[in-house]
Amino acid sequence: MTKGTEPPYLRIVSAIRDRIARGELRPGDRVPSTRSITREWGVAMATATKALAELRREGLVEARRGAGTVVSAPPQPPPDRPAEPALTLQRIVATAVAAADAEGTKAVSMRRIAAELGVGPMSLYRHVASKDELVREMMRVAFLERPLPEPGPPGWRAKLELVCRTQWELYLRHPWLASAVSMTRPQLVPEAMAHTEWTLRALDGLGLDPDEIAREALTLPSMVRGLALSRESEAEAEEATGVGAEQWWRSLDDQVRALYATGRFPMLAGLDSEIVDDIDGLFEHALTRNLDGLQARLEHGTAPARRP
Amino acid sequence: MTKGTEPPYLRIVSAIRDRIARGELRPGDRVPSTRSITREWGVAMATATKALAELRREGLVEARRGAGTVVSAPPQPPPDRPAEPALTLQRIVATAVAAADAEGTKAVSMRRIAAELGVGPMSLYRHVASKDELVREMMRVAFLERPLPEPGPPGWRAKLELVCRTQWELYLRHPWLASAVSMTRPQLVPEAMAHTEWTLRALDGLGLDPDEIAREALTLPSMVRGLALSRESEAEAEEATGVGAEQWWRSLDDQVRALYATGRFPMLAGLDSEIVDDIDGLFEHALTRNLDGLQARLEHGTAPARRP
DNA sequence: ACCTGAACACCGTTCAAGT
DNA sequence: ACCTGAACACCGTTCAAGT
Repeated sequence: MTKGTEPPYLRIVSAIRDRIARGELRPGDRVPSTRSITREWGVAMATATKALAELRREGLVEARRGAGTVVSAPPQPPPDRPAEPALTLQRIVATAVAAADAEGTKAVSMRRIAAELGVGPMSLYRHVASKDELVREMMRVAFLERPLPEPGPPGWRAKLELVCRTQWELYLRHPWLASAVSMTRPQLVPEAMAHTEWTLRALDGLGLDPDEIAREALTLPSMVRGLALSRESEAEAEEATGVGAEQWWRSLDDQVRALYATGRFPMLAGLDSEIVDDIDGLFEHALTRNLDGLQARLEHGTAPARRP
Repeated sequence: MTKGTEPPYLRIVSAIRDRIARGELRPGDRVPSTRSITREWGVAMATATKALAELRREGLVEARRGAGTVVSAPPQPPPDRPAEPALTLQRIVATAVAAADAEGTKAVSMRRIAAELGVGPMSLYRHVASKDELVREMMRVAFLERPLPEPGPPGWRAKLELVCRTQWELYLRHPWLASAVSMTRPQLVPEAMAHTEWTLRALDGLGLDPDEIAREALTLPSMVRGLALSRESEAEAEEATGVGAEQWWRSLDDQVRALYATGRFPMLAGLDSEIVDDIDGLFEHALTRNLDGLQARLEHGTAPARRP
């Protein structure tokens, strides 16, 4: 029997654990949210959050982006699959990509990936010289997912839109990729170099001199990345505080409201949050501006007259 | 007397240590580079690198960006300054900013900053709730360094150029700032919000609808940041491998050359490295493209006709 | 009550011991 | 020789013991 002094959050933990054990909650099912825990057990938000955190720590449940907290799949039954497949670079990288996709960059640690593969941390180093190299390999497989077509659509504008949108989609699909790219010397990832090469080719023969072509090809992807990074930080913040921590967002809201109330930011306060959150809309806006700028440059042979 | 089995790099370490002790090399003086060590002692590059790394580890010398490796200032003599000034948020943040400016983001750890201030790691938490909050405070003081003028120069173009260039300079001056900004929810740094507010105001009254104004104001700084981040990673890479590790760059060069030799990247191979390295040139290019795009939008009332 | 050292639960990687 | 566990030198932060 449980002692009377058992902390309340542990009571909730065992209750939910029981539901899972009895099969009331099956793998993939949503576990009660923090909000509904506060109602069901009459506890504070902090207690509910702590209970879910404990279940997560035990591996019984996991936060799934956009779907709340769900029951985890039970650990692989080893009898079924007779021998572990050999440890290969491919398997390591795939495991790392899956972890990063689901939980962000900070989920990729040598020790964690090794544990997930059932080997000691040092075994990874037979296939990869360092964590940096692992990240580089992750980038390679990501870029390989969406090869650029050859020769691509006709016209420079369609071509540039295509590379940029391809990169944008890669960044959205892999919320760790943008920061990985900006932390790595591109020269070390041939698949990223291929994008630059493709872009340089798209800009060739338009009458721009080589310097301008180079600057264009280096500048455009950096804009895409910049925007993708803003999105990544949002996602990481959500992940870090756990899906159920509405509390945290509430307090953030309060802070922001307080700041707006000072009257220092009248324009910001009037901003439509739908526009701010429409990240694809922001991307298309930025892309249009850049390509319109280039188009003006191509039409006038020089920048349009300054008329402030 | 030293044993005959003493590793060669330690011989070099003691030699340089002696020169410092005798006052031949004074604080701020440049210590021999790896290159000149290989010549002077007739050792391999790896040995020279290791020797400098050891001296760095001992705190006798430090890598100074662009100036090679120099002799460190001796530790503060405590008798001179009678009592440590009280630990304040200001002192903590200033120490953190200095560390990050000199050695990049990863130099900022709670434990390191605490040690530098001569207190236990936990003492910082009396002034700051978490490392994230410390970073946020660092951002605040950085942004405060360059306040935006009121009302600013006449004309939207001059105004937008001013905010962008101001941010750009801040990013160059503080090579940790761009990644900090992209990792933080901007709503938590009032000084960053002030920049957005200023930008929104610069775009007001030009006949753009509020949605477009919002997108413009959010999109432009993200482009600046994207470019700044590319530069940061360069700087970090240089820092990480130590100023003297020409060896590493050489091997990188070799890899790149090998890749180019495959013929997969003819355009990239022809790129002028002066253009690639001229980061300010890239920035001005991107800024021009964006503002030209906006200008075209303002002049035509809509995007210029597509003519691919 | 205020302050902070010990401890916990992590890192990436070196090194040397095991086979 | 190949492989990898133990160990090192770090992290940020919780917790409880000290004042």
